[in-house]
Amino acid sequence: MMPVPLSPLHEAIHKQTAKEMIRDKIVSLIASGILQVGDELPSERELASMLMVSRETVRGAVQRLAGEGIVQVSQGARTRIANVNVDVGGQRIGVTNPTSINGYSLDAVHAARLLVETAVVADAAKHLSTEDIKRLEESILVQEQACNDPVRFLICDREFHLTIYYASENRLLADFVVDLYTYMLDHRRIAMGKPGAIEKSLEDHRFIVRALKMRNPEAVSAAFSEHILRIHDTSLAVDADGAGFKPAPASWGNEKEPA
Amino acid sequence: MMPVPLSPLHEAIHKQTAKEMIRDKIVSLIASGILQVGDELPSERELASMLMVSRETVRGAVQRLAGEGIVQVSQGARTRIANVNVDVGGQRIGVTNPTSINGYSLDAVHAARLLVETAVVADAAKHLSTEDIKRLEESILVQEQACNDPVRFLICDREFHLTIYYASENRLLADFVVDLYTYMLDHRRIAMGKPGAIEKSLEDHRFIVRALKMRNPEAVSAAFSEHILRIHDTSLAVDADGAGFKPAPASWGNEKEPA
DNA sequence: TTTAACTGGACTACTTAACAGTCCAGTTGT
DNA sequence: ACAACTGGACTGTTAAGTAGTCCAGTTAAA
Repeated sequence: MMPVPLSPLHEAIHKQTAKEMIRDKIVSLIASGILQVGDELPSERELASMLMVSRETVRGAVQRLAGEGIVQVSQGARTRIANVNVDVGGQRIGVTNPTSINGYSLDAVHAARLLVETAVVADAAKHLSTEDIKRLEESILVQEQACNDPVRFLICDREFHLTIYYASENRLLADFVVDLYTYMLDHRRIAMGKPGAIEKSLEDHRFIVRALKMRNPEAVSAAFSEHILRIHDTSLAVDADGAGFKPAPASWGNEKEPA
Repeated sequence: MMPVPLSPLHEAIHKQTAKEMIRDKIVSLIASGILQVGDELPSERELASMLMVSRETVRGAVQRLAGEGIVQVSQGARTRIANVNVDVGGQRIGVTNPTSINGYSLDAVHAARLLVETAVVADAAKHLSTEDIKRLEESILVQEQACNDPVRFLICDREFHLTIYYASENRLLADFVVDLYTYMLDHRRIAMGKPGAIEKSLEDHRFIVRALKMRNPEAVSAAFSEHILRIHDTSLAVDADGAGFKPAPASWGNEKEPA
């Protein structure tokens, strides 16, 4: 989330060219569902000015993205630039390692969510505005219509969750939770392919909104707790390559590595 | 700790030369108390090889640091390289904004610590090795001797805390807590100047070790909770420019800024 | 239909960061 | 006295990024 750049002196400096940074930025925007299939990128000149780099640099980044098949320069013509492809030739964007996320175990991420997220949403329950709740209810309607489109559903899911998180007054913890949520995106996208997964999530969301409307922090906490545990179950099921469901440990768990 | 690079597209690319990165790395190492006054940096050639950059680049970074007065090239002679200065001409290194840390309010940081740190140390209590506990007890002895030297005490303090944090099996949360702790360092360094502050901390540490030896997670949690609250009190007192102590809110609190 | 404002493609000349290598004078510890 | 270091100071080279220009095609409004 919000790193003190406290890497030890013996660690190599990580240099990155501007091209790479731009490329990665766009990739992460796609991987997180903010940029979706068919979206147009701003023009090269526009990107250059908003990223504070020269146009050639933007060109380089975009051309590399095109080379990787991640964006498409619109067919034939030369106007406009790129259409985002979420998956290209079966290869999905983003790092998807089924048993670890950014070097942390899935269990560790889930344990962290269970601890922090329940606290954050409990606080959010106290501060959610009526407009926020209205937005959440509308979001549910949209989600219902997106039931058959995992990608679209995930985008709604993201907006739904973030609306709640950022209602908390502790922005530090909210940011942290958003990071945890974002880490899970790849896993969730796979899990969403399972039959019934979307409906289950939707059901959880409805339950959460009911608890929020009652402005009952404990109920909201409990609802999220269940929601997270269900997600954990699904993730594990995905890791196990389909079949069986393991029970949720809800405990800690991670490879140790003391200072 | 562990950033999802999810910056919006309209945000400028943050280019940084290798020189700047090396400079910042060293500065942060000083600001966090890992590098202290009088410490020697490795030789230019050594730094170059461990940072995977050319010697010229290291030279540039070090020379800039020397120019800023942050490190000193050893007097007269030309052997060895630099001595770290924690404060230069009264100006201390690192960002010290008394009412916010990295854009987060002090209250938010304390609330986060209260929530996550107590959980992490409770887990740590279950997994601390006997050698770890022995190290902690030795650390207490060193701390007693460092009572009159705030900087030295803080370094011991850091080692003490990190030893406990990383005994937890959830490395994600442990990393998070370490970040929170590190954020506080500047504030703590100021607070440590207050008479009795060091002794109070030391007393807390003794209490924590006792709880750890009993391997009682709840007791450890409670001990840390008190410790954190005391630190919060002291920080607030510092913010108020000396004088009175305010009671610890222990609540959330942060400027809101929804997505 | 004409026209003005866009788009991306392509190319130039220039600046700068970083690299790799060398040589030197002084300091250290054996 | 010696070998093994240190930082200082050069060199030439490579690659990234900048700033500018010109062009051909598209788009939408006049």
